[in-house]
Amino acid sequence: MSSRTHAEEGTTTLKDSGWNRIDTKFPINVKASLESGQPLSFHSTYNITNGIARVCYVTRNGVIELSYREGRLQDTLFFRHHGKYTKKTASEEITKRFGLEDDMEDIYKKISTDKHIKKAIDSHYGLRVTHNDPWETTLCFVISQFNNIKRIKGIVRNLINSYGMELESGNTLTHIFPEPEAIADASIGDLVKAGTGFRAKYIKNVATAVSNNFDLDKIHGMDYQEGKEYLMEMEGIGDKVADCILLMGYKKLNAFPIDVWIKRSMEDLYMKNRKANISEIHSLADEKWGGYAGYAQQYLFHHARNPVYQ
DNA sequence: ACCCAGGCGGGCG
DNA sequence: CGCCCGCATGGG
Repeated sequence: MSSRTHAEEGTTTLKDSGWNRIDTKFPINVKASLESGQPLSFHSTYNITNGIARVCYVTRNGVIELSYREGRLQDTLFFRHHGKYTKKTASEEITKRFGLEDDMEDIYKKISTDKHIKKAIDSHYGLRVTHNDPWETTLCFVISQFNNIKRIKGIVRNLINSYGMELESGNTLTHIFPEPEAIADASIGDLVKAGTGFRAKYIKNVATAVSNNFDLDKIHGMDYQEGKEYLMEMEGIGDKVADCILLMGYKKLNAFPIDVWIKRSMEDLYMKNRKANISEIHSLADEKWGGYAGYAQQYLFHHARNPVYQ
């Protein structure tokens, strides 16, 4: 009921845009970029038919479809857009979202400090840190706490379907990513029904803050430390979630989110004692990888979860 | 049945 | 401060 209000108002109908092409500066591993627990994968679908991969993701502005030849690395992507996009803005959205302007040569050179991370890079070469919308990223990572990736996707999908504005394209109907106001207007009970559990109060609190006085845009102009302190003023956002938002919502590449996987990896690979606190790990990451620590983190995280034995 | 998941805030020492 | 605990929920 109240959960339907925002979803139904402002339904729009938009025409198919046809396929367009983007050539990447450096080869990208789209699959690894999508499957490494980044916000984009929480609101996208992925499938392969006859050697052609198809990705479909929703944003606050519409829907983007990608198509490309299946394989480890891609040099060319094809896209279609639906909703409030033009060919130009959709192309810009994809370029930014997938980090197509990232100087991978420089990044690999700077983070290849030892055999462990070299192996992670080798195993998942072409993986990008994605650059997502700050609000999308904030909502996704508040949901992520003490949760697993499969269930995070389910919860995000439920919130999109319940609170995201409807978008018609041909005879298919979908919802775009919900605005903070739509989530703020939901009751705690409705948010629990979407599967959010004990996080419902944090989600409501953060959505309310963002739709009132809390200005996510200000963080673009802040440095890492300022942005982190500002984000952590909100109840429901702690050290790890703040780092995730700064890394994947603002592309502050020195952010180094420490979750259970990264903590274990860092302890196993670089700290003989196997028992380190969070601040020790932050210092070590900063010392080893500095401004690109976030890239190192993403490779270590994905490799810890998807080890490749040669 | 038991354990774990891209953690957080509150409370205690 | 740093550490420890409970927390909802669903899948392995």
